[in-house]
Amino acid sequence: MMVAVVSKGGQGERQVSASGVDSSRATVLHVDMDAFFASVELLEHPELVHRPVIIGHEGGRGVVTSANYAARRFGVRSAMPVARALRLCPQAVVLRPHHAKYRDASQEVMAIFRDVTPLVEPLSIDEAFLDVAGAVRLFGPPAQIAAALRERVHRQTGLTCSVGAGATKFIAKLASTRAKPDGLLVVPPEQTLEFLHPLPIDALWGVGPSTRDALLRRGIRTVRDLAETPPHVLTGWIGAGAGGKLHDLAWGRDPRRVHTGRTEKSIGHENTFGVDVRDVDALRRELLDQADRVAVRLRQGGHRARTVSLKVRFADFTTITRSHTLPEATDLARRIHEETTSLLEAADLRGRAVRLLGTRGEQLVDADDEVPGLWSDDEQWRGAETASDRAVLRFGRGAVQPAALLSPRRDRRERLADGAP
DNA sequence: TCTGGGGTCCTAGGACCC
DNA sequence: TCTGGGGTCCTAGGACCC
Repeated sequence: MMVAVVSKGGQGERQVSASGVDSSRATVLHVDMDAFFASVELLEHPELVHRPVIIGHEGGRGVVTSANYAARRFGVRSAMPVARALRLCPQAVVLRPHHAKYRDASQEVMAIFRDVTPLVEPLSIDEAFLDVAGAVRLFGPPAQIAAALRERVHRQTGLTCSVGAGATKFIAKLASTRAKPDGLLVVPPEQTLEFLHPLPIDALWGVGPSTRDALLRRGIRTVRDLAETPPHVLTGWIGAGAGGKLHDLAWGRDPRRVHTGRTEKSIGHENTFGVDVRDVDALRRELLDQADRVAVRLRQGGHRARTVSLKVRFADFTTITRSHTLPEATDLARRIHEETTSLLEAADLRGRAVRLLGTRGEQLVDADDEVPGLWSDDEQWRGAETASDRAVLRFGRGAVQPAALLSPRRDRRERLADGAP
């Protein structure tokens, strides 16, 4: 292979391929922490480092949220039921997760990334894209930046990470996956297709079990097969959106830039009961607790939700969602609970056993918007200083109608309920 | 010992408006 | 009175990711 693999594996950096790779144009890095939750826990349990370690809840319905590589050697994987993981690896140590600890560790490594470049786009708690094009003059070519980054993360936090470098986000992400654990893989732009085409289709971002099976049924096994399938044929199989996108990816085309400042689009909380629940009062109590958690997080983030949604999973794992868009965005637990309980009632459970309940606030708007979201694209509206300025803009001076101002989108049924003509 | 919890994005139909 | 078409919003479901 002509791409450069530099891997660390505990014995210092070694160059696996010495082909003098030019990384200068592989300016997108994808950094992925190795077995993140397990690694953070092991910092406090050094005696367990060489033993199989699983993070998750033992007993009941828990799944593996993270496993170290000693456990993965036994076939243990994320999202696998803990019970099954323990059958594969009975000697594994199971530790319960501590999310606050992982958030702290995440902030520490993200801060290190931002020391390298301000163009950091966190993807999740344990991975991020970095655009290092502007850092090259200061710190050298991307391969050198990535090696220094890996070294610093390890020195400062005791954690290891893997880094992929490529011309696009997608290639960088694939490369980091192939570099794991504790490695670095650079894919120079001119070698993108050579790297990409032999891979199985489910290596592509967005190809999960369902799309994979649909493609396998038609004899598409590798990225090369996908690339050689005409786009219109592909879209006939898997839909216009996915088909076009996958065909582009199969040719290494990915126009997405690294951008900072992603905004949250929804905030939710859900819970799987230890034992399925039929008692409606117990379901309502759970929804109250969830409404409270969601409301607190909305307020902490300075958001309000325009839409409240309820998720119900039954004992047979069928899942329904019900949602309602409010006349006014809210960050109040009482309001959210009102909505979820009435959605629950309308869903007509007929005494079915419920396995999971979830509450989510969607269509988030800034809490300080007077009329959330309605005129967000209107420059004049944005320019208005006060609520009364906005009322004048909306309704004309002297014609302010407080009820209408607060809920201009309410449907007729609700206005009638308020006594409107 | 069947299948967590946090999300994002896409599709598709109907309502509604112009 | 034979019925278009585009745009947006709302809702439900599903695929996918970590």
